Amino acid sequence: MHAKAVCHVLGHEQLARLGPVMHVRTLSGGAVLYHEGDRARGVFTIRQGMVKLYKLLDGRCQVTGFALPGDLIGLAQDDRYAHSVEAIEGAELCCWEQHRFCGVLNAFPPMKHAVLERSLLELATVQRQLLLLGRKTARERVATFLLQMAARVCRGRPNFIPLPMSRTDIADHLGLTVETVSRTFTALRKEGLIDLGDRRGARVLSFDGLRAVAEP
Amino acid sequence: MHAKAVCHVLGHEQLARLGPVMHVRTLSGGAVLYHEGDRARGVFTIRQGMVKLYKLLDGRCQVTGFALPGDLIGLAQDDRYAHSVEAIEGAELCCWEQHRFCGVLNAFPPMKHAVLERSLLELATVQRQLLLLGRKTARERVATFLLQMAARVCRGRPNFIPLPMSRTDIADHLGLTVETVSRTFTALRKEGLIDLGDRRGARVLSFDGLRAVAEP
DNA sequence: CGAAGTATTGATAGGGGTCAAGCTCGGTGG
DNA sequence: CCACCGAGCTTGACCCCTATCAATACTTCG
Repeated sequence: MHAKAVCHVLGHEQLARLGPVMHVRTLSGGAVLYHEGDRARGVFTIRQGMVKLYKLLDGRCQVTGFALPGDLIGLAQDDRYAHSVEAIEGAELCCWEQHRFCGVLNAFPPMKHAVLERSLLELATVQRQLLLLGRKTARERVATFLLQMAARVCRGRPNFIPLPMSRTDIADHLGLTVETVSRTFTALRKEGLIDLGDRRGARVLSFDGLRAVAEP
Repeated sequence: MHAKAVCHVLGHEQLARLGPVMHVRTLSGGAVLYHEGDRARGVFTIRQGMVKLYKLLDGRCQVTGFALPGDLIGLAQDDRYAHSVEAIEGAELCCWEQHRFCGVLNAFPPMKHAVLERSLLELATVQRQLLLLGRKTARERVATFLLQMAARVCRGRPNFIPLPMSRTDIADHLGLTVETVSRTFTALRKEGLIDLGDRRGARVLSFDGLRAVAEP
């Protein structure tokens, strides 16, 4: 939940009565916010930038998701974080102390409701990712990924998808290798579906074509 | 949330005042409870048996999970189910009418809290599955699956894992083919890690060995 | 401009998919 | 009771998609 959203639900006067429950923090690119298995002391919302959530297994990495401005991260069921978080580019976060945050949730039912809704949305997203990882080809994965990112971040220029994460991060998100991601990007470019002028972004030339590749 | 758990949180006298919010329903093996995309009218808890949750993509199938007695299914964020549900063996469910269930949640904060906790637990489980599908080998996937099932269902006989689902269901859960699942089971058997006397179950001969295969 | 990290491209190989053939076992009917 | 049948499971042979290994370009930054 974004701080603004929290304020919206609570109202500023109520929030003021709660005292200083939140503070802002900045992360530079590559900085780690917390590690999987750490005791969960804080909950965070993204204000600026992008972070990746990931799990490690003896050298192998699975990026479970990317968090963008407005996203809530760090909620844990068993007071241990279930994944690690690292900033992809400079990021700015709202930090909520864990049980203060829970206190707010308990004090304001609409907040708790909103958090539940978000968790269910997140669940649906992750389950779509299961289908991608379990059953889609490399081409389909990359095309799906581009469409997902387009849906999330393309405010303003509707064709341009910012891709601040590295090719390795994309590969680790899609269950592929860097080489396969790179080759697939090239293939989609040669087919005229995307333009890769900037390396940290892609311009979509045919959403229909991309959709056709993503879900045959 | 299991009906019993609901009763536990609410207390029977409170529940009685709510009127008939719940009824019981049985499904025979292979019966479909609902399809992905259907308008979400009900929420369900499993009383008996096992059901599979799955998503389809032009013939391909991804089983996102198996629900066991006590599990809550059918919560949707956008009033459309995010997956299909089919009974694996005869199953018995508690059915809650969707907005009645939400009414109960709103009336009893501890219930809503419990549902949030469950959703977060579910989220953590699914994210572990992302790591499995994105980064584990067939051997690791099968071994991990066996350990997961052992942790969930082995009350009583600690070594025996009931596997009421078909090999195809297991394959669709692990992002593999039936053949690979079968070959891998055979390999683990020949290595002395499991015994496959019954086809709808497995006896674990070495949990340590299985763990070593699951997470190298 | 040089160095180091990141991305692309090429050549090769292997893990798991595909296709096809037996095997098992529970159910059915003579 | 048992022969038969069919669905599900196992095993084998072969192949393909993607991983791996290696070399080359590009980009960023001191």
